[in-house]
Amino acid sequence: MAQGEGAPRQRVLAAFAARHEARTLVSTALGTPDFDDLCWDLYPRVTRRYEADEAFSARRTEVLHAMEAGFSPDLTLPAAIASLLSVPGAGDGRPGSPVGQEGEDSRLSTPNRSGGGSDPGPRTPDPGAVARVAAAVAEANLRCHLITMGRLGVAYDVLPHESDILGRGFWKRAFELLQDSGAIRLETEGKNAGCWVMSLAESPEFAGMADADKILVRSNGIVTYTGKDIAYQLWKLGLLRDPDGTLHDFGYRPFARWQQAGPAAEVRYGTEGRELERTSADPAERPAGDTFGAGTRVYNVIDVRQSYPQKVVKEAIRVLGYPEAAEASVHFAYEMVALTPAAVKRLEATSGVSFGLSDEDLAKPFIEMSGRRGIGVEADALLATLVSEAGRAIAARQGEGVAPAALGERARAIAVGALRYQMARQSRNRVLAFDFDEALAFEGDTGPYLQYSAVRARKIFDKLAEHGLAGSAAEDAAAAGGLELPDGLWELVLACGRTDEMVAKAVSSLEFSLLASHAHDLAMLFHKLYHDNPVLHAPDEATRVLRRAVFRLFATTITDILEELLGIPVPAEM
RNA sequence: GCACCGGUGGCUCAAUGGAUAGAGCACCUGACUUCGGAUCAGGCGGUUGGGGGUUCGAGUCCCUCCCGGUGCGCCA
Repeated sequence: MAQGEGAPRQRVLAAFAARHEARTLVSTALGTPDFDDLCWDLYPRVTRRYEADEAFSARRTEVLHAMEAGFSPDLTLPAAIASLLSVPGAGDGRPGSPVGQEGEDSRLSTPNRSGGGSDPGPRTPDPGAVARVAAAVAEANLRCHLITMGRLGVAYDVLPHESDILGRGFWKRAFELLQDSGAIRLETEGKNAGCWVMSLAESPEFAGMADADKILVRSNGIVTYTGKDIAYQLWKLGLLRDPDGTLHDFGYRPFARWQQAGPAAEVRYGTEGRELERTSADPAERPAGDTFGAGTRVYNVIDVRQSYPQKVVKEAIRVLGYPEAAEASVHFAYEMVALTPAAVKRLEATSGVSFGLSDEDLAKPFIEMSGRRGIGVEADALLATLVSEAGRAIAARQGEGVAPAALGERARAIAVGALRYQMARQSRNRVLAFDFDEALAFEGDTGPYLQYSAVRARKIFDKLAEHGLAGSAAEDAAAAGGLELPDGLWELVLACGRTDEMVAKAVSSLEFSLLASHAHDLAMLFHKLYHDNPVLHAPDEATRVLRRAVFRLFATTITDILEELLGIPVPAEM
């Protein structure tokens, strides 16, 4: 598409507008290049040009300012694009420009791989229009993100927008509260002259710091991210009130609807089902029935590298006079996911692009991902590979007789199980060095091992039902009550009985690897017993009832842990 | 420099202060004509980074040193 006349930038803008209008900017199909893939490809190229081209770099500042300033709510995307297109010579049209042409592609266009020229073209003509386009780009990426997470069975209730924290006056009120409490002061001299800072010197948490002052408002009057985060945290805790007690809240507007068939099933976006809200700056817009914010306990699930700003936020809540709320503000920190050097080399080999890493970098135990440098694994691409590998494994075991629809669903379940278990099995404060071979493993200590145990257990009951021997939980309990359990079976019962305790421990320690490892323990015990404890072909009725009772307990326990707690779907067959 | 997190078999990871430090991968040897072999049984491989201390008992707690990572923006 977009093979019309005109300079590259004009073609891209026109194509963007057309596809936005046709609602084809974002795809719901796994494995096809999508809008976020395009951005992923473009980001490192644009970054390289920033580094190589000072004049081009200046444009970034202009665009960021335009985005900060925002745009009129009346400005539609077509109008914004029309405004940008009307600027004479809005594209430089030379082959060296960062966005070039390479023919048909399912995306907007394929970026040119060659480096850039030095003329950045005309200055940003219409900041409002630029901000409007930026908002559309952000929303398209957000929708891609939602679909990706939906594939993993993750749904959302509300999407708070940072711009609305300012737009709704949250920061304005938080700033007043901070001033009234004496928590911040305006610096009149020194390197922070003209800034509003929060002093952390008196807090033991920050003792020993070279500079114990955190700037919340810059000398140019613009609030920092941490400042906005304090206002946001006050809203989360229901502490953002006017002097008359009126609670501050966002406006809310429907963003999408979604459905999910079961606890670990894929989340699908469409026109039916539960509503996903986004915030708005207009308090007159109210959600249908849900309320948000004003929590008694707040978990901020953020990378461990945000520990320092998160501490500042917590400290701000405390000095504002809410020590209990500060204690109820929990930073659920997790270590980063990085790449093994082998994974990096594989990515370079696959993409044909060199990341330009030094030998020193490649000698490290892991390499940090970087969107700017294009170093990373795209979740959808990984999932697509997992699905195809799982499908292949199913076909190898079951022959070609599996209906394509059933095979697709089972392969998805196995792929999601493999991915989610790999993420869950490791404690959260250890760097997860991503390795392709490990991620694609389906045997051993993996998600599919756990899924297989659940599938196998259920198969026992399918077979029993065929012979009219399925029984019921109540019958088993009654019959097994007076019988003595052999050690192995008893061990499995005990382990199942420890589940509540393990859940409580996982919650109190915020360590969900405990659940993963508990599930693995259960599956391992079951698999060991499976061979020597046939149920259908049990030597006598009493033995059969005993085994049936224990395996029934296992089947329900493992399925609950996998689907309800770990979000790992249990497929019908594998 | 200060702060936080890691250091456990060749590799990737477990282990509320408590039993002989457990799993998986890799390597080697095996397994039911029966509910599915993505499984199971067995073997090989560890002075838990070094040193000191507390304790009846330390991978785990304290001190110290070494190695690796991250954070300490008028970025978000």
